[in-house]
Amino acid sequence: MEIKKGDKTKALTIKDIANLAGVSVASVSYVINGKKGVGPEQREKIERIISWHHFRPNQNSRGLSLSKSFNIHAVIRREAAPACKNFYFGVLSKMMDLIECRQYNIVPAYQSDDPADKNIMSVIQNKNTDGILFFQGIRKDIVKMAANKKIPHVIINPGLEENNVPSVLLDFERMTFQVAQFLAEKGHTRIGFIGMQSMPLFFRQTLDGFTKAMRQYRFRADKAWIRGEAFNEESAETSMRRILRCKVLPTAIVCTQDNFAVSAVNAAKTAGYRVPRDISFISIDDLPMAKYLDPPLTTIPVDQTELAFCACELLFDFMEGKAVRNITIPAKEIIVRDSVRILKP
Amino acid sequence: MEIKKGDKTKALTIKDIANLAGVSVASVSYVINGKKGVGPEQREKIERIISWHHFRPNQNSRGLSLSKSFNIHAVIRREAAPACKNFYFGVLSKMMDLIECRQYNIVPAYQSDDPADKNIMSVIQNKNTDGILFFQGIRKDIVKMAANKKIPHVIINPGLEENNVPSVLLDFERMTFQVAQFLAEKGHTRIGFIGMQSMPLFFRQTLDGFTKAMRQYRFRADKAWIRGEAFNEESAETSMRRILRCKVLPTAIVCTQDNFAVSAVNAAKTAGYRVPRDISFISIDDLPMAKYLDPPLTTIPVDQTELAFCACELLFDFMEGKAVRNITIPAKEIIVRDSVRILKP
DNA sequence: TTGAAAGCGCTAACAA
DNA sequence: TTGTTAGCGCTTTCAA
Repeated sequence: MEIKKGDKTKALTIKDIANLAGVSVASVSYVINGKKGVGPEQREKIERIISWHHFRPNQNSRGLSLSKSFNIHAVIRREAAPACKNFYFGVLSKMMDLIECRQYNIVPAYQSDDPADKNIMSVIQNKNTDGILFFQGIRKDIVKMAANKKIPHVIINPGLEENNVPSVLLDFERMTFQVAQFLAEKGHTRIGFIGMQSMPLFFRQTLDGFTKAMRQYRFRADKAWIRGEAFNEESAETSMRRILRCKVLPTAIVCTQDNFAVSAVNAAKTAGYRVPRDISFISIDDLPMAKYLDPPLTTIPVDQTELAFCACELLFDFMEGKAVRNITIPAKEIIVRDSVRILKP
Repeated sequence: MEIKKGDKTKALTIKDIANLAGVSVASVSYVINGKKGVGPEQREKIERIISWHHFRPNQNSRGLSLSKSFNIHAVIRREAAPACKNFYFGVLSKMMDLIECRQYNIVPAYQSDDPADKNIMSVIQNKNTDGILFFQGIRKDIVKMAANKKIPHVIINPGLEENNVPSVLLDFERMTFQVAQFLAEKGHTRIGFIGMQSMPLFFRQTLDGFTKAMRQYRFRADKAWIRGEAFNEESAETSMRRILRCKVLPTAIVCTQDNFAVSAVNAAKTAGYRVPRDISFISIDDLPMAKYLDPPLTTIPVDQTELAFCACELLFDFMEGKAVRNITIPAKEIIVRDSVRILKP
C-alpha cells in the first residue's frame, strides 16, 4: 500500500498510522488503548509515529465504537446568583485541567429551573455525556434522570435529600458557625446576618450555622437583623439598609459572601457609621480583593482548587465503577484582618 | 418490524424513530437535517415522535458522517493574569448560551505559552473542533495552525500582526484615552498609570491611549509614575507604593482594571493619603462591586455580553463560509462616581 | 417520495 | 503476535 501524502487539511487516521508503521490497524488500535497483543518493537515504532504526528484518533469514531462521548458536562443553575456563578467559574477553571489531561472535553452548560429547559435532559437522554458535575441547586428530576440513565455524576453541595448521590460538600454550616463564634469571642453579642434565600440550601446551611452559634452563646438576634434577600451587591446593600432601620442595631454582621460584605460595609458607611468601630463585618470567601478593601475584610476562605479536585476525583471514581462516596471539605481557619472590632480581647 | 421496547439505559437511534414512525431511516435523517424529500404528513409525524422522545441523533455518529465534532473551543492563555481570566470567564458565560442553542458544545481550554503544551495543537491537527474562540495572547503558531487546517476561528483582542484574522476588538486604547482625558478635564495635570506588561498587547493599547492623552494636553508624566508590573491585586499595590516613593506625586492614577484600582487605592490610604482628596483614581471594567467601594470607583464599563455576542457571530459567519471581518467594539461612556477629585469644574 | 446500502474511523472479536 | 472484518449510528447516493 502507498503511504498517503499530506492533504494538509485532512486529519490522519489510524489507517495512515498503520501504513506508516507497516502494521495493521488493529495493532495501532491496541497501542492507542494500552492493550496487550503487540510486540515491543512494533509497539515502540507505533508510539513513535503517533507522537511524531501528534496523532489522536478521531473522537467521533472512537466514541461510536466505545459508546462514549468524551464530554463531561458541568451544569450550572441559570438562576444562580452572579456571585455564585463567579465562584462556580472559578471552580470550573480548576476542573479544566483535571479533565483535559484525561482527554475529555469539559462542557459547561446552564440549566434553568424552568421545566421547559430540556437541553441537559436531552443530553442525558441521548447519552451525549460521559459524566456530569452538577453545581448546587440543579432540579432534582434532572439529577434523577442522570441516575436512571446510569450516567456518572456528582453534586457539588447537594440538598439534604440527595444523600445517596456522590457529592462534595463545602461545610458552609460550620464556616458560618465559626465566623459567628469569632464575633462572639471578640465580645459581640448583637449580631446580624445577611444571606441568600434564593439559594435555599446554601441559605439553610449558613443560617443553621449562625443560629447554632447564637444558641450556644445564648444571644438573641432580632428578627430584623436576619436578612435573606441578598443575592448580589445591590440587594445586599438593601439588606444592610433594612438592618440599619432597627431601633437597636447589631454591633456585627455575618455576611455569607465577601461580595455582600462589600456593599453592606458601604451601606453602613454611607449611613454615617464607621467600620469596624460602630459596626463590624465578617464573611465567607476570601476574594483576592478582600485584603485590599477598606477595611480589609476578615473572612473565612473557600478553596476552589480543593473543591474542583474532590469533585473530579469523585466523578472519575464513579466513571471507573469504584464505590461512590461523599466528601465534606472541612472549614478553613478564619483570616483575621480589620473588619471586626475587638470589644474584648 | 417490532417496536423496540425500552431498555432504559440505551439511547434511541434513528432506526428506532424510523420504526416508530413506520418509515425508513433516510426519511428521519432528512427531517433531522431539514432537507426536502419527505412528504408533509410523514415529516410531521416524524417530528412529533422526535420531540416526544427528546430524540437527538448520536453526535459521534453524526459527526463521523459529517466530519464535524460539534465542539467549539474557547482557548484561554494559561499565563493570563487572574483578573483577565475572570473577565474571560464572564465572557464565556455569555457565550455558553449562544453556542448551546446551536447544538454545539463549548469547550473551554487552557493553552500555555510553553511550546511543550501540545493539547490544543493536537485538537486542531486532528480536527476535533469545529471552531475556535481565541482569547487574547494565544501563541501565533497555534492560531496559524488553525488557519492552515481551515478551522474557523476568531481572536478576541488580537495582536496587530493578526489583522487578517477575523477578530473582535475592545477599544482599550480609546477607553484609556477617555479616562485620562477625563482626569485632564477635571483639572489633573500630574497623572500616573498602572498597567499590565504581562499582557503585552493590552499593555500597549492602554499605554498608547494614555500617552496620546498626555501628549494632547502637553502633560509630562514622570517615568516612575508609569508602572507595568501589575498583574493582580498584590502587584498593583506594589506599583502604587513605588509611585508613592516619587518626590513629586501625581494627583491622579489611571488603572487599566478595577482590581488594580482597589489595591492601589488601598496602598494610597495605607500610606496616609486620602482618596480622592489627595490622589484620584479612575479605571476600566466597572465590576459589580465598583459602585460599593470606598470611594465608589469612577470607571469605564466593558460589556461582556456584547463581546461574547460579536465573537460568536463572527465565528458562526466564518463557519458558514461568509466573508470574514473584524469588529471593534466602541468605548462606552465613563461612569462617574467619587474616586476622582474635581480640581476644576 | 421512499428504501437499500456504502462509507465515515475506530474497536474488538475472530481467524490465521 | 498479527491481520481481517463486522459493527457502532448516521448521512447520502443511488435505485426503485
